[in-house]
Amino acid sequence: MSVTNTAVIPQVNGPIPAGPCGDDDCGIRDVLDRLGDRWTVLVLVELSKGTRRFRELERAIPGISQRMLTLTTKRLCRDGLVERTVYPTIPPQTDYRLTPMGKSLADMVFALADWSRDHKEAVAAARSRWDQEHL
Amino acid sequence: MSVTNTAVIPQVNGPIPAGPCGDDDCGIRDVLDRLGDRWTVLVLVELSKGTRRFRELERAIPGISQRMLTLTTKRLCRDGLVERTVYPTIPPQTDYRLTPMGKSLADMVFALADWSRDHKEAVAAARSRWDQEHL
DNA sequence: CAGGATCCACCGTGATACTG
DNA sequence: CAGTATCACGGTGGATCCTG
Repeated sequence: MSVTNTAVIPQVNGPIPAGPCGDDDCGIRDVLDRLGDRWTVLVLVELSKGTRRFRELERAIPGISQRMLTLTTKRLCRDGLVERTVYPTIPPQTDYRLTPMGKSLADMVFALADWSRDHKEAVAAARSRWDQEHL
Repeated sequence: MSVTNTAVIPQVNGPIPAGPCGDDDCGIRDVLDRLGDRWTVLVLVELSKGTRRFRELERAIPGISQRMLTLTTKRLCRDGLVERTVYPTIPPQTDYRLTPMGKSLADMVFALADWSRDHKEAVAAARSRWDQEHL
């Protein structure tokens, strides 16, 4: 769906041939293609705490590279989930903050995080049991 | 976290250095590393409709290869989200069905799908606006 | 400080062939 | 039918250097 803007931002995964959920596209992949990469949720979580500058995000998210932070924020901006405010000062300053839609997505992420916490031990247990049986 | 079972199932993404969400690991990546790949959610959605055989899953999910279906179901089994029942008949038959924990994760996925539907147009609009401005 | 541009390594995925 | 095994490709992300 949507003509890919090959020129500007490197895209993530390609489309899935046909939709599941019966026979219509329930569009779940749209969200997960956005959330599924390595950094998007982390940026989302950090921005849910408030407005952040580029450097602040970089420090708040250990391990992220400048390149990936740029790409991630840019994709979020493109999708209308994050707003960018540039102050043409010297040195330059750029503020990032969630749009209302971005906040609502962040809420979904927190719900997922809750699920993750609630089932962390159960998953770990099942996993070690499986590893035990399949060694 | 968790010693990777290098021998059996190819793993997905590696771990993130340190946790965000303040300074403790909120574990959100655990879920998204599972959901973030190309096929897991589709299998989850299909199995949420009921018990399915291997071939049935393959047909229900257009575009998936045998290899990826095997890998995906195996990972889901390992994590205790899916149960596998093998009938040693000829030809063989294998049933897959969600565990209670798997069902609860599927519910999360449906919540995400709802969000996706609700904001699909807004995202598309923001995207085309962005593409317009950055051509 | 806030990026842009390039090169490169890894691994998730697809295609194909084979097995019990 | 329900997998396993092997090979090859493409994209994501990391590292590094450069700019305004």
